[in-house]
Amino acid sequence: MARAGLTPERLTRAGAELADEAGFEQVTVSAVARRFDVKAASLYAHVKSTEDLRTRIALLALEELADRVADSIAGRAGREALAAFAAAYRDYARAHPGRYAAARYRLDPATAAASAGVRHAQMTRALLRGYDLAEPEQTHAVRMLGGLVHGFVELEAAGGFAHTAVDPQASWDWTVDALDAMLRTHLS
Amino acid sequence: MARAGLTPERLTRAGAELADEAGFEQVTVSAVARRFDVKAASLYAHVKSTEDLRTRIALLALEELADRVADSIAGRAGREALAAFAAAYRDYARAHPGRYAAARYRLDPATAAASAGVRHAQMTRALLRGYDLAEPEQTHAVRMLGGLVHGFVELEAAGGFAHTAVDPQASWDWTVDALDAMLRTHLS
DNA sequence: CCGTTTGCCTATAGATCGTAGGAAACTGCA
DNA sequence: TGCAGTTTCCTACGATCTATAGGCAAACGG
Repeated sequence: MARAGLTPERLTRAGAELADEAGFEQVTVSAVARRFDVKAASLYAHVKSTEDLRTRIALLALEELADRVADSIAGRAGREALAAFAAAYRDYARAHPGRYAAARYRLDPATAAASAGVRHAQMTRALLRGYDLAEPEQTHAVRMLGGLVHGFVELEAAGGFAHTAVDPQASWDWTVDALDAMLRTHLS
Repeated sequence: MARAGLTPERLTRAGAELADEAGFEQVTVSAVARRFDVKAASLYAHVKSTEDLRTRIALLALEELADRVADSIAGRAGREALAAFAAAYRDYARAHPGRYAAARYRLDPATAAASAGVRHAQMTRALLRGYDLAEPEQTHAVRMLGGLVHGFVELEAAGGFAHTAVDPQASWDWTVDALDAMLRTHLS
């Protein structure tokens, strides 16, 4: 019986691929075991449970996404940075829907605090420094920006824009534009 | 063996309650059967499958939510209508997190077209008529508004705002304010 | 080359979904 | 009242999944 070479990392990557192909909720120990042509029980030596597996995928996705966002905003400022920031999230969600869903997986507070989620928050704040908002307005803006990007991306992914013929990309550009204008002028 | 009086409607309502208490993903045929102190197999005379059950809950939630939104914007216009519209979604999500999640359940296109989801789209458009935007800007604004409200609500529900001491309500008010200002001024 | 460790196996228990067919409880009509 | 006919819930079942326990063989180290 040749060994399949299972490791937590390989299982996590395989799970992430499966998530992108079939949806994050389809990621189970059994399904990943099938990918390796191995019995499900064998995986329990490497991951504790299905929840553990999903958590690892979530952490991977948060990390990948943070890396992409960091790349996209490096060297940019203001409106250009905002557009690049938003595009990084949207592009990732479109290229890797399962991983994007994984990144929204509910983590327990300790795990979340040690995750790349922290970098996301930091980058969002860094981006908004270009619009010099004082506290608590900066926090308001962080929440609004996070909600807007996530909400738009999710509605688009869920097919919520399919009923109207208007190009989603145009709506996205308009939204980023509007947001930039709003942040520059609305300094209440 | 006294009859439990199962009907699709009662199962749907019980499922909705269960969703609010334990999360939408916990809603299964077995779990609802336990609520009625009945064997799981008995439910299959009333609902076709777990997916059918969840779809019914989603339709119920969309309906309830549309009713609330309709109530909240009736007789209001402009900024006031916008605030009431947004509050209706947020309040519903906070009072009924499981049903709100159900309202986001992916429906097949035919079911979605016959659902109260259509009313949501119509009401969003009606709301934005107060800001006289031409097409395609109105569609852009519909998508932005939908994404913003949903994204904010979801991030809040997921506990994403717990790290900062700023009151979420204040962020919400600020966001609605900013959105109103943006829609009034950004008439590109 | 042999002992130890590691990796994947089989076996098992419990839970879930969904189907099939049976029996008890209602219904309505004589 | 009595008795079909229908409805409602049941038991029984097979399939799939989670998770644990213990076995056997491959890889590795001396």
